[in-house]
Amino acid sequence: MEPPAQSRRVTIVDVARHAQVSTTAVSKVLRNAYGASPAMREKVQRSIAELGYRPYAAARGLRGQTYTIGIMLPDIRNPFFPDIVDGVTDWFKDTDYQVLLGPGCNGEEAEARVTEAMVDRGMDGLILVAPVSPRSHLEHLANLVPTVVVGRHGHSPRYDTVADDDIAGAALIVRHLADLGHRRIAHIEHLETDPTRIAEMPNTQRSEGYRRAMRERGLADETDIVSTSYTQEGGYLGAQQLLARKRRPTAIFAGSDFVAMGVLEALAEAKLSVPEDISLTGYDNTSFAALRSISLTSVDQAGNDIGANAARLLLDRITERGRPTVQVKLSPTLIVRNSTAPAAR
Amino acid sequence: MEPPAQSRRVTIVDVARHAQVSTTAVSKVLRNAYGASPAMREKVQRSIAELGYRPYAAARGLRGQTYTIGIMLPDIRNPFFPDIVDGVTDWFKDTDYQVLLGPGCNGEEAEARVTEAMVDRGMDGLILVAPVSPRSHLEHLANLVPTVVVGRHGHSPRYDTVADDDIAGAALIVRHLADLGHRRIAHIEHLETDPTRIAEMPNTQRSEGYRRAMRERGLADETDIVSTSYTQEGGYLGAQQLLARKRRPTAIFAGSDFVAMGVLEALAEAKLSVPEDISLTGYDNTSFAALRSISLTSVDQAGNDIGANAARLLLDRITERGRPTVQVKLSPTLIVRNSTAPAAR
DNA sequence: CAGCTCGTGGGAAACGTTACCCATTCCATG
DNA sequence: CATGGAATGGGTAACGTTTCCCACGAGCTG
Repeated sequence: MEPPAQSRRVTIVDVARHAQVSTTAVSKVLRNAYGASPAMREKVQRSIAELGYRPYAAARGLRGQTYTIGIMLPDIRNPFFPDIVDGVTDWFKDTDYQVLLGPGCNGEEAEARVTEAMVDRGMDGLILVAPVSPRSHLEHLANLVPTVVVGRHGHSPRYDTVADDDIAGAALIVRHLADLGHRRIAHIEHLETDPTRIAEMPNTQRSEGYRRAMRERGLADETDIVSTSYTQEGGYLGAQQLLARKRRPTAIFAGSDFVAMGVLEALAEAKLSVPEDISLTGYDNTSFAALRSISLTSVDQAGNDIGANAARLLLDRITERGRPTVQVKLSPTLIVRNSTAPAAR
Repeated sequence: MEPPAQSRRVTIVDVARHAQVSTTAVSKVLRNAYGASPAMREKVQRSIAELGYRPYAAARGLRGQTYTIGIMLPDIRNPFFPDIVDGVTDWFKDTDYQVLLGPGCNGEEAEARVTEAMVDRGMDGLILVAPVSPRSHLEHLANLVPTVVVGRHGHSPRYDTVADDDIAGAALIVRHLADLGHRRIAHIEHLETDPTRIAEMPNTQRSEGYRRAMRERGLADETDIVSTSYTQEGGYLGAQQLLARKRRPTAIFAGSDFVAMGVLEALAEAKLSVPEDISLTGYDNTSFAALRSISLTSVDQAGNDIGANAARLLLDRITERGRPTVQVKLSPTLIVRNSTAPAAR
């Protein structure tokens, strides 16, 4: 019943012996490096297959690459992030790289722990999704290892960025609601206090986009923002505040789908129905929004494209570390569902 | 504008020089190993802090441990899995271990790719959540590296398992519905065809539990199972089949919350309301179920406990590889919400 | 005081892979 | 036929850490 004495891993040396060549030769074949004849390649490949050899990443790491890419996600629960991850993994699918995710990165401290751990493990590249760390830490990381920052505006000479145009996204919503005849359109935002990153966060961009679009439509006086947080709880509390106004809004633009879920709850408690009494929109087009019984108008960020772009930029930077940084900005699209309707006369 | 010449990492040699001791000594301090006086410990610790030294996991891996735990998740989108992950990461929080997730493991082939990659990276332990690979592959893996399998029944002399009692969970549902006066209780299951794993999968356990509980309540003749899949689509199609019956069920036990979402859709199309016309239950108690506008009666699996148990067993096995394997079975609880109501007379 | 043991510290050889550089062969060129 | 260069293959020293051992001295025991 004892497990068989754990057999030693097949190494490059075993392959070399089996194929009757040097370890150098095997290494060259593995990396498609220059200096190996087709005949030798063939011979080595056969030995590799026969022995079932697999390169040991830890050993490779000691000499350079580990062929591992790390993705830091602030929260696996947010259904928007898997799309990004899929975009990244798809891109790396046919390469030797393996993508690994760091879990539980809520908050600056946890974020630092995970990213440090990734550096310690010799990862070849990092994709940081919506990080909350200060810029200085991001740049520190980017100095150590090729890095792409996703979902955060602003640019750095150290890392590439990929983000969706949140200003445009907010405008899509406001225009849609205004076109339906709404004037009192309120917004629930995520309160951002940290001055070092305030301008870079998507949430502040969304509220800025809201403000601009309201102005553009001549609704500047109707601008009404409640600051809570991008959580269900935040939506619930925000909606309660809005419903307590003397002049209630006729439409609410929640900063994220999560927030909209909380708003729905508050509205249900107040016996108000959507969209008859109040129109509601979310942001991120998560799977919640698509549920038929919720059917929330939302903004789609094309998570797959975001991920794919991040992966592309990262691979570029791994190949050519010195190249100037790039900022990719993607355009969101509006998904109209049943939670928005013309304003009551 | 050029990044500063990438500074070399601080190594154990630098620390040794700075503290005026040997590298061996530093290594001992790092691992709390025997053979270092308190005085030396103190001296080395100070140097480590001063230089900001961090051990390089890749190099450690070459000689033994990498202090990395891999979790394989079949699908990040399933809101049930994050609870498990949280349970695991919480357990490892105060240790030197770092948990990393493998993404995109849908299907046997992808699963094998990810697990192989984890082995190649010298991970110290693996937690496989609801794997679909055949037992032989799981045992092969477990031979290479300590492994815990989560959410799959049956036991092996090679790996530990943690699972929720799905038979008991299904019984909770059936009893709840029967107590409400329902007799025609139908079940939508995930069709399992692979004979090698059929008895081990949670889905088959759930339908078995359903059958038994129906018998127990004297409702054997009302047993009505539709086989589709554990997806929203599967729920939609399954519900359509059930609604086409001559004698429609008065309650539907969907095998997972996802399935229930699809059922809701089909019911809405058929202009049937929940729970007035039909009672509906899910399984897994995902965040969907808790949404107020859905409010689905479901079974909670205590994902955190599952994760914590898996972590504990894994750490045990890393410390003592030879010990006999353990099977942990946890008890689910019923969460009653508004989607179930007494059967119409 | 000889012979042990115990506590403390270090030397050096791994671990598996890659990168640098050199050696050999072969062929084309003058 | 001598020379040069390209093509091919290999020797070997790293990379950063751990582990096995050995050395040294102090404090015991008989």
